[in-house]
Amino acid sequence: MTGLDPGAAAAATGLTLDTLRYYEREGLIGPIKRTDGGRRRYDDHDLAWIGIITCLREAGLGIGDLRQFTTILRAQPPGAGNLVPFLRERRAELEQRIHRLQVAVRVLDDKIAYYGVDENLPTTHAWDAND
Amino acid sequence: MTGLDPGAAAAATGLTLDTLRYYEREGLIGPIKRTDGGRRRYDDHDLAWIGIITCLREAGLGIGDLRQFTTILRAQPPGAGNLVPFLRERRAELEQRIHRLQVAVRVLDDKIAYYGVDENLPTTHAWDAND
DNA sequence: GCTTGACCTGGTGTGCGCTCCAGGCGACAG
DNA sequence: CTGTCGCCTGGAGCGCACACCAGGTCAAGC
Repeated sequence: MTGLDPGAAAAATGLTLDTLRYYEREGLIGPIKRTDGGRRRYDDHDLAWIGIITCLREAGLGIGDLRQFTTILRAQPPGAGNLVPFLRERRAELEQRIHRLQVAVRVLDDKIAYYGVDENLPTTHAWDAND
Repeated sequence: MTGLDPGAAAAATGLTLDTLRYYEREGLIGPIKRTDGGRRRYDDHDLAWIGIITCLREAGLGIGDLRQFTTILRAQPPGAGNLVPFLRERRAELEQRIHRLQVAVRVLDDKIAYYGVDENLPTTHAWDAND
């Protein structure tokens, strides 16, 4: 039969069987087609969609956001009304996160510059854990 | 007496009283000095350090990482051996996160471009929630 | 002295995102 | 036919990062 069995799908996506089932229960993917015996078969389309979901999940979007994302993209007509605003909001959140990360990287760089040389060169270093 | 009381410190840092106490229990901050009566007083130095911790926390570093960060920075000598490697590792993790976020932003941009126009212009759009 | 409100400690509860488990079924090898 | 392995479902458990609560203490105002 065509498509991948759950084990192969897990290997292909990098998710666990439990996570694949969990995402399906939560409406992030599927429902995945079944064999006559009731076993899941993941086709190319499923795998591609799981790739998108995984990518967004890794970026920190929550299960709720992803469910909404999936739901809206599947509505008739696809993108009924609030899709683009929703996407723009998520995008803005991600940009915010990127910004916070960049600030944190600068903080670490500052510490690295302060401690990472043999002499303590002047830096923009402003605080220390001690005095 | 000098310093801020817990309510003022919470207001100044944007954290809750519970979170301030939690961070202290977990060794991320303090121990905060106390008044004779046993109430905490946060001085400027405490607040500055809380600012750093909050910044890194917002970037997604875990409590364990931050405890280690705090612990190592306080060791004698400060930065005993493994500080800079530790900082570089965290930094690399943050860069990875930034990258993942940027990939996710591109995915969203792709969907926005696909659904955000009246005509469906050609895009690099590759998948859809339906077929 | 008394009230009132902010703060104390220790412990329990919560939401998220999985993860694990038990008991049972499908499918293929021999 | 039988064994074995992978997959099924429903439900319980877990780690993280707090949030909440009870019962008591401190301190400023009247």
